[in-house]
This record gives sequence, structure tokens and C-alpha cells, in this order.
Amino acid sequence: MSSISSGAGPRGGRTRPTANDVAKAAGVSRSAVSFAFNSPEKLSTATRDRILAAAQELSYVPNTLARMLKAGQTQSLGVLLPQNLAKVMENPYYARFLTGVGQVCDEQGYTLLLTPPLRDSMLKAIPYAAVDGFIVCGLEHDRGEVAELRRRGIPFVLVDSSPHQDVSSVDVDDEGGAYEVMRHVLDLGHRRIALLSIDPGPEHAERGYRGPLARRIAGITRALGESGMGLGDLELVEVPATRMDGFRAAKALMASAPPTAVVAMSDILAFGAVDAMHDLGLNVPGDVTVTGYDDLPESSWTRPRLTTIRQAITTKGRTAADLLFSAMRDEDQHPHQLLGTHLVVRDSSSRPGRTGLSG
Amino acid sequence: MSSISSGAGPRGGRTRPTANDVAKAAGVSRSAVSFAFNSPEKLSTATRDRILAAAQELSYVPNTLARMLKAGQTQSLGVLLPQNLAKVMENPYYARFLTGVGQVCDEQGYTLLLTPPLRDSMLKAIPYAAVDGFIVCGLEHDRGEVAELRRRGIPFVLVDSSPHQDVSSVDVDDEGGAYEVMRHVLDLGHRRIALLSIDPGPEHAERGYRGPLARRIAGITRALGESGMGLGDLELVEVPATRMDGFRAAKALMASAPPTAVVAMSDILAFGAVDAMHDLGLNVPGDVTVTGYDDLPESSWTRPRLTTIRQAITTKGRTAADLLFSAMRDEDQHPHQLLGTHLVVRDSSSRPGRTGLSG
DNA sequence: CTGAAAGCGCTTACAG
DNA sequence: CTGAAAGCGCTTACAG
Repeated sequence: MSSISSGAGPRGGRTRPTANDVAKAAGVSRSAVSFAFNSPEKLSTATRDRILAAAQELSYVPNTLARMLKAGQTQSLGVLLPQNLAKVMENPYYARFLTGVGQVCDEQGYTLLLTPPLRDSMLKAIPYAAVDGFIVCGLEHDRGEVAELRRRGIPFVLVDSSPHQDVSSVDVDDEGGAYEVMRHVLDLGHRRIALLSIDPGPEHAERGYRGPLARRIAGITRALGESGMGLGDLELVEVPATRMDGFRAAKALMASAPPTAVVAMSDILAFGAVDAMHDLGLNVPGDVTVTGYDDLPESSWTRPRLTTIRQAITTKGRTAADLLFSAMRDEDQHPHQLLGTHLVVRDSSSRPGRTGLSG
Repeated sequence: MSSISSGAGPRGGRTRPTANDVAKAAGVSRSAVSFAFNSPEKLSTATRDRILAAAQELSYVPNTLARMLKAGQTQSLGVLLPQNLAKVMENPYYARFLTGVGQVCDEQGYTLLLTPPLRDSMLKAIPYAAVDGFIVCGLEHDRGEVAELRRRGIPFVLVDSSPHQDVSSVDVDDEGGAYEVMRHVLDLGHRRIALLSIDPGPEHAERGYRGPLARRIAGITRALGESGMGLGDLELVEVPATRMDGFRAAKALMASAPPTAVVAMSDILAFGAVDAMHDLGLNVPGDVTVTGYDDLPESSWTRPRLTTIRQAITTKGRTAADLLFSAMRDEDQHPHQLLGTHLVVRDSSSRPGRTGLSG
């Protein structure tokens, strides 16, 4: 179906030389050619030099894919992503996460294969990824992708999922983090609070909240309960986690039912909310408190510096890659890691203002 | 050498089922199994179902590497990087660049293989990358890596290199950009200027400045010349392009020979320089003018908003990927693209201050 | 509609 | 020190 004339590689026209061609040119067998590259000590210096010279002459180089097939190893780590590459690369959260994964790949001499959904399907992407193992982002253990990975015998580790036996995973104490930030806002005296949350996706209608989002909602509910409130007392908005969506949602909120505090479930959303307040001529936190979640590096640079929940995103990436490498070596290991969170109080939160916004 | 027992894949213990196993189980030939997956219309419904059932039963799935080898295609795009993965992922410049590359990969249904140096060698990394083509970052056409790619018959495109016949490339008008920013600083009246530049690496000693850095130096020299100055009249500092290095270098500068303006060759360095000024209790631009280069998104958020040279980094990534895909289809095409730059004047530059910092 | 055979390139025991 | 052979798994004309 492809336009490749001889199946000889990505280049149509002239076909690449093979070990056979070199063998003929050097007057030796195919194995001798292989030895020249892989076990030079098995050959006489003269023969080896003759072979290498012939290879040089013909521009021969052993085929990468054939070597990998034979070796059963790719020296590449996959990251199975729930979003398009463009969106992932734009997202500072992933920049941090992939920095952690990258640290381990650098140590191990592995390349990193970013695998986004293929035609909107993470499942369809899997057969096209030549990797020794997968870091799977944001999928629960009962998803089809996980079954497919198991079927293929590819080691993997789940990140931002839920701990489950027979599956390695790295998770974060989202319940505790969400509890803490909501507790903080309530303790400041806020009662008219908007929850700027992340769109749970299409699965939500059927299955309700799952994974990290479910845990965060639980933490928030717990904090509210301690103050005699419930989730229903919040203004809940769910949008994709982009700065622009945060901006728009916050604007809409302020136009309809202005809260004294906006609790955002990601720093990116909080940045957008702060943008919106500034755009409306409102002071943060004087007029409105805004809190984030993640503690991206940007959160301590921007003005006002953001009150947020710190999760060690780079450590999460590092840990996931570490677990994966140990799973690749040692099968039937299914360790879990739980990473902590903590509240970082900066300048974007304060007691409810008295600036007459009490619309 | 590896711990794999049967060469059957990354998992040591039980070996994966092959098409042969399925054929036996379903009582058909190996080709029938292949047809069941690839050309179901060639089989009777009954046979196909029987094969698929057997495959299901055995957890058989066609091997990714074997398919790629046979097809001569990987559906993966490589990016050959001059730095470790961790450094790349931390660098907002690459976040922008890879966003552009990612847009094209998303459209084409390609995965993205990030290929950092292997044991400090970009050349050594190439044989381990199973890709249909490479985007090569920051290498001149006469480098060994380029020869290796050519030898392997892998299509590639050079980015931030220098236009050269027989090689596709995407370049930026660095000469013009550097000229403009230095012109701007000179026009404001600055004469005691520090150039906070990017470390040209070990090759520099032998070969002098090359590629983008050479062009930027040329642009700066041209601007200086128009004011009767030369490169020697500048305080030149060369450091790796990180925020921390910018911070340290700026501090050192202010301690030894304080300039009235710091012209940085990247926004990241400029951010670090601004950090340093704030740390020293100095006002930017009141006490010291600081300019950047790149116009990262952050540059318009931070205070003061950064005066800088805008280069369309995402477009650069997009263009490189576009050229690469056309090269992968149509060999012997070697187009060049030159992208423009322009000065963005914001709040970090002004006339030299009168605040008595004058040495 | 099906099966034996060749081939994608490479590697590695094994016998000489 | 060398060479014929089997094998890593898969796919696809080709002849029945």
C-alpha cells in the first residue's frame, strides 16, 4: 500500500546495501560481516579491515530495525499520552513530568518515544510504538489500553491512576492535597467559593469521577463537610486545563455569580483566572482569592505569586521511570508509590475582601 | 549479553506467541493468520473468525518490530537533540519548538522519538533510533552526524544550522534579529553594554563561531560598527543557556564592571539577569536595561515585561516537520526556509539611568 | 479461498 | 578463524 518500491526502507529509489552485499564485495560470508561489527575479536585483523573497508565503500550500516527485532530490545521508553503532542508540549505540567522521566532515560541511555492517541484512540497507538516499556498517563487499570499492553507482554507503569494489585503505579495524595487547599480557603473565611475543575471527559457520565479527580473531589468534600457545607454549596465549573479556558470560565463566573474565592484544580487554570480578574480590574487577592494546584515553577514568578498545592511532578516522572525499569528487568513486580502533597501559601489568597463585590 | 532467555521480547519468562502458534491452534497456515489481521477480505468469515478466536485465546498480537521491518516504515519521527532529555524538557524554547513539530506529527499520525546524545555523543545515538526521518537541531552540514544520516539513507532536515545545498534546512534571520536588538540598545544611548551570550561549546576553539551564533555576532558587530564601536567594546560573557547561569553571570558582571545594559542572547538568560538585578535591589530598566532573544510566552508575563527579539519558534518546528515529511515522500528535494525575526519593545529597556550606578 | 515459499536484514550457536 | 544454517516474526506475491 505504500509507495516503497522494494520494501527496502523509507527511501524509495535506490535500495540500501545489506550485509549480503558487503559479504560479496569482501569475499566473505554474511556472518563474517556481522562479526566485523559485533564481535571483531573473532576475526583476523586483515579480514576485519577488508570487511569494514567494503562496508565503508558501499555505505553499509546494519539496519536498526533488524537489530532490534533480533535483540528483542529497542532501548526506547514509551510514554502513552492522553492528549495530542501539541497540547502535551504546550503544557508546563508535562514539561515537568517529562523532565523527571528524561532524567532516568538519560542515565539509562534510552530514547523517549512520545505516543499520543492515534485517530483519537490511545488503544490504536499502541501497536505502532516500538518500545521496551510504557509509562501510561491518566488511565485506570480496567481500561482497554492496559489489557492490550498486558496482552503484548510490554511492561508498563500507571501514573495518576489508582493503586491496584498486579499493576505498578505511581500516585499522588490528591485527596489530601485537595482537602488542604479547600481547608485553607475555608479557614480564611470564604463561603462563596467557585471550584474551577478539570473536565473529566466523556467517561464521566457513565462511571462518575475516577482516579485523581475523584480523590480531589473527595478531599474537597471532606473539607467542606467540616464546615457544615457540601459540594452543592460550591459553584462548580469543569473545563479543559488550559490558561484560556481558565480565563473564560473565570470571566463567566464573575459575570453570573461572583465568588469571593476561586479554587482551581490546576495552576494553569488559576493563571487564566488571575488573568481574568486583572482584565476585569479586580485585585487578587484583595477582591478575589485564587488558588491553584500543582505548583509549577511559574507559580512563584507570576504576580501575585500563587497559593497552591505542591505535588512533586518531576519526582513523579522519575519514580515512574524507575519503577518501569525495574519492571523491565524483573517481571511480576508490581510496586506502588504514593507521593505526598502540601499546601504552599503565597500571595494570591487572603480573607474575603470588603470591597463591595458582594454582588 | 542481555538477560533475555529466548530473544523473544523484553519479558524474559514466558515467550510471546507467534503467528505460527496461532496457525497451529486454528489449523491453518501462517499466511492465513496474517491475512486475518491484514486482509480479512481474503478469508472466509468462518476461517477468519476461527483464527481471530485462536489469536484471542493465545493473546497473540502481531509483533510491532517485525511489522516495521517488513514495512520499512516506523510511523515515527525523530528529533536529534544536542542535549540531555532532562535539559531539553526543562527548556521552554524546546517546549515551543516541539509544539510545532508535534502539530505536524499529530496531523500525520506519527509518534515522536526524542533522541538525546548517547554517552555524550549524538553520533552514537543514531543507530538506536527507529524512525522514518530526523529533525536535527543545531548541527552544521559538515558534521559527522549528518554524514551518518546520509549513509543510512534516512531523510533529515537541519534546524538552526546554515543553508547548504543538498541539505534541507530551516533557519532564522539571526543576523537581522541580533542587529535589531543591539541597534535598539545603542539608540537608547547605551554605551557600556554587556553581551550575555550562549556558550559556543568545545568546537568553538577550533572553528570559531558557527551557525546561528556566528550570525548573531555578525549582526551585533554591524550594529556596533554603525556607532563607531566594535565587539571589543563590549563586556562578553558566555554561559550555558539556563536561568541560573544568567543569574550568576549578571551578578558577576555587576560586581566587576557594571554595564548600563545587558543584552542577552536568550530570554532564559535575560530572566536570570533580571532576577539578579532584583536580588541586588536594582530596578529594570531604571538602573539597568535587560533585553532577551526568542520571545518565549513567559516574556510578556513576567515583570518587567521583556524587550526581546521575536522568532517564531513554533513555526520553526512546524516548518521543519513539514519539510521532513515532504523529503520522506519525495527524495532529492532540498528546500530551505528562512524565517524572519523582529524586535518587540516592552518594559525592560530604557535610556541609561541617572541613578548613579556609573561605576 | 488457501498454503508453501521467499524475503524484510540481522545475529549467533554450531560444525568445521 | 570461517561458513552454512536456523531463527528473530511478519507479510505478500504466487501457484493451486
